[in-house]
Amino acid sequence: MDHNIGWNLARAASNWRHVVDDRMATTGFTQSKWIAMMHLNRLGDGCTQSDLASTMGIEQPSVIRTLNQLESSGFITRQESSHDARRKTLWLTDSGKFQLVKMQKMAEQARSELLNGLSSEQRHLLNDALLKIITNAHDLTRNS
Amino acid sequence: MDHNIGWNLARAASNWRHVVDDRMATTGFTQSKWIAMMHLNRLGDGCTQSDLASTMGIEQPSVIRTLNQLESSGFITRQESSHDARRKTLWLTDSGKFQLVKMQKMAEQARSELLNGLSSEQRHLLNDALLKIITNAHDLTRNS
DNA sequence: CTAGAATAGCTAGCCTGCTAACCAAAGGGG
DNA sequence: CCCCTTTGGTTAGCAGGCTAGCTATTCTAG
Repeated sequence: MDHNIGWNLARAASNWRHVVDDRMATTGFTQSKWIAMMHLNRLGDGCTQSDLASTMGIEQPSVIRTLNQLESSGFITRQESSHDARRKTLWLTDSGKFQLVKMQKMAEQARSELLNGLSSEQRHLLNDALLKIITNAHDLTRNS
Repeated sequence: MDHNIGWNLARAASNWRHVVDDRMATTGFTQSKWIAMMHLNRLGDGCTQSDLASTMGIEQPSVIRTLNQLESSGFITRQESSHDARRKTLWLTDSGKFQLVKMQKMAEQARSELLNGLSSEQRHLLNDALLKIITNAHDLTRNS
């Protein structure tokens, strides 16, 4: 049923988020926080806030609030860039890195359980279809 | 890459929503409003607010705010149930039905474009995988 | 019949996405 | 050199999800 795909897509994403959120709640991290932490880790120390917003696929103002909370909790620090006074670079603290390891294990476990029952090939096909939708959406919004 | 499926799922759902939202914006309806309208239409006249919340997959307080806006805009009306004083039944107005037709066409067109390039079989496999994730998530949250 | 549980709607307030609008700094063409 | 655009960060405030907790009504077990 084509007319349910959009709906099922929204539900699957929402449910996935909910499952992971529930588990992360034991660490005190909300989804926006642990996702930001993981992307920070992947980008590496010293990235900028707009780099982070871009790879997270959200807008700068959305990421700033999260970074403020992470900074005041002592999981990251901000430093002004030496060669561009507009930029601030982001750094994970030791405390942040420690938390990150726990969260990565949790996310890995949740992913495994959520994909339970799907063969390796089914996972590939799912991922390909999702990527196709993402590029379709991207093309549609660029032209508007 | 298994570890990107969750991420791509979230992005695909978010992008899909964004594309449809942009088009619906010309009618003045936000996503929460047009989705509520379509579900109301499917449930038929006289359904209750908790029926609607249930089929929309969201909680009652989330749907109430949307219904307040739809009611004050004149697209739906609420009536108290005659045989259960707790319930309120929901009814689409003529104006609401008129808008609904336009929105259904828009959603249909957007869906067609977002799924462009995916074969009928790929769409079926995608839908099956999404349903599997939804039931997995459901099982995981029920047991917690 | 009556007390407690369940159900329907609602309010308050949190979380995190967004846009609009602003400032400061950097860059580029004349 | 200077103006104008672009870029990075920020604040303010809206949108729509959520939970907690309230009231009123209905159902149910004793």
